[in-house]
Amino acid sequence: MSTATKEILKKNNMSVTDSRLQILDLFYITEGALAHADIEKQTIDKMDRVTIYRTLQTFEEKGIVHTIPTADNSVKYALCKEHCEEGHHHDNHVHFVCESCNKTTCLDDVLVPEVKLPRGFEPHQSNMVVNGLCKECK
Amino acid sequence: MSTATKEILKKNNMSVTDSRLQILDLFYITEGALAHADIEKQTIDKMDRVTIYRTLQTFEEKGIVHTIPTADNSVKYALCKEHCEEGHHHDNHVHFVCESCNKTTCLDDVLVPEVKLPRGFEPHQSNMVVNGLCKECK
DNA sequence: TAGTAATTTGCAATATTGTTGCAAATATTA
DNA sequence: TAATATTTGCAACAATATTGCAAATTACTA
Repeated sequence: MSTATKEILKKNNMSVTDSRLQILDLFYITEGALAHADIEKQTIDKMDRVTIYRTLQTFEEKGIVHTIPTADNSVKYALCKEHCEEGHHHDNHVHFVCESCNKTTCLDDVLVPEVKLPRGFEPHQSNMVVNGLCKECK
Repeated sequence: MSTATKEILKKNNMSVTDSRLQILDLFYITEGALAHADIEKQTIDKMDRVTIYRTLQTFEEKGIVHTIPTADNSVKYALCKEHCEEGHHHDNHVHFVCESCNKTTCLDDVLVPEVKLPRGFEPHQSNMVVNGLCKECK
């Protein structure tokens, strides 16, 4: 696993460090999105909170993960599966948050539909989050 | 103005207090959504931060305002224009956040479109936020 | 309308979340 | 391997949010 994640870091011109490998691995072995707190808990060797913040920020800038705007206004991150590049995200898919287990899933195949806006509004980007029950919790 | 807002409080079985009238009035004279910080600034007599938190929470529970999940994960509140009841919100409209002036608008006439979810997901509620430029900022 | 009960407010303390500067540690480059 | 660049951890700080409790205010009732 670490071999693959190491490659990802190199491809993005990032220094390969333990913290980054550990966090990136965590994203790969986790179904669904991760919040800062999740990472803090699941990180084995104690890693500084600040390092996690900075790592997530860097990953986001590099197009490795994207943030998810959930209804409860907690910040979650998930791997970008598409061709996101540095500074240019293309994660225009719908996100699903389970009300029961709280797991957040990227519905990669469900694109955010376009909507007609009233006169005067110029749309740049749309986000859509659906809440409900996931397969396991029904 | 206060007469109308007073009626709203009474209709919802809430004690009529200065703080509540003041905050509710603020929602009525304000275009767009308000964040906690906005209220804290615009409140004339100094009102405790805690009171604002508690008032917003109560309003939300009573179906007077709803929260808006913005992409930057800041919490914003806006008046419910429809028939929201205690514990049951029906604010299924699209929200627009201006990237320039940061004003958040309820597009009451634009309903969140339905999307087909993959097998197994049971949707309960959808949220959609569009970012871009508003009339004034284009 | 006065007195009582119920609710709300403000204060203080505390928790949670996120940011910044800087020296030490680590990774990359030559 | 040495020199350079980057990252990490610590400490301090800032912003945001929550809780308990006594005092103040509001609603209720006789």
